[in-house]
Amino acid sequence: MFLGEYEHSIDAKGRLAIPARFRAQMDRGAVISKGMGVCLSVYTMQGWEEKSAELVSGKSSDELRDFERRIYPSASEIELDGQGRMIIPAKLRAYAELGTEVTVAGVRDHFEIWDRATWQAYQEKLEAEGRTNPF
Amino acid sequence: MFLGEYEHSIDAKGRLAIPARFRAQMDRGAVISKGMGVCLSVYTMQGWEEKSAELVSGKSSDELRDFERRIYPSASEIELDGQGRMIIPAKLRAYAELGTEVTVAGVRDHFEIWDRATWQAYQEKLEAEGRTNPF
DNA sequence: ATCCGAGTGGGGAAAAGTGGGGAATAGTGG
DNA sequence: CCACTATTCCCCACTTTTCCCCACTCGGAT
Repeated sequence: MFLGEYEHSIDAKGRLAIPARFRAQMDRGAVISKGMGVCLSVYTMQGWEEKSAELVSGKSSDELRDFERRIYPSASEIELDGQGRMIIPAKLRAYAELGTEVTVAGVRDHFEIWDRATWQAYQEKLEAEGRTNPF
Repeated sequence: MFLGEYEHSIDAKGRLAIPARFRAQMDRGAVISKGMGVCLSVYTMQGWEEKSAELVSGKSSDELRDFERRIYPSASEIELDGQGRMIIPAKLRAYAELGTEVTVAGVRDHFEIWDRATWQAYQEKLEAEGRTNPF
């Protein structure tokens, strides 16, 4: 399970350190893709396979073809270097408008990468909707 | 079941000793998250899974996405050191405005961590509302 | 009085996050 | 086919945080 919120930075070479607590779950590979909203989503290989299988089920073959052509080209398999960092593909980095300061947020079955300012604005919006913490 | 009220302190390294009577219930892991009000809540792993599963059920996919992005990033899995202490993530400590003196209160299925002054003010407010002890 | 467990404090090793040099690789144009 | 460039990859290095262990104190129980 991915939990917590981490403030990391992308260095001059486009590398991002993955929070150490997330790494153990990624040892069998992981996939990064465009997320819902202005962010990127990272799934474990297993989680990605389950999620994509769920999303393609019940689609007609025409819908399916368009869907697959949209989803898979924008995704990328990722590996970590010796320091636990990944390189974010330039296209994805532009999509999520990531500067050098980003927030990495665990969301149960995956984690998301946000530009820090975008994330803060999003969280403030959610708070402004007046929802109190349920725990 | 978590019962009782304990006055503990957070040391210079951000560590908080868990009341000894709570430790046995946490041996299969625990989760800390923002609580209702200016406090933090700690659930056993099992309690957390049950509670979060219950909260996400019956939501539309849009609501669900916002909700998950609120609750999971604001939580963290915790472990105890050899002395039965946990480290409180800095973000959560700031959220609950915890100084060095805190109160730990058992609340049936979880326990809560309050800054001691905040806790006293809250208890006095409850008393001022004239609620008598039901036992 | 002594023992033992609980809460507290702190030193030192290990790991995490960050930055950068330099070789290998892939793509581009002649 | 070869040279040039840009990118990727693999190390090494530094700083800060985290983790593990040892030690002290204070009460209650034996």
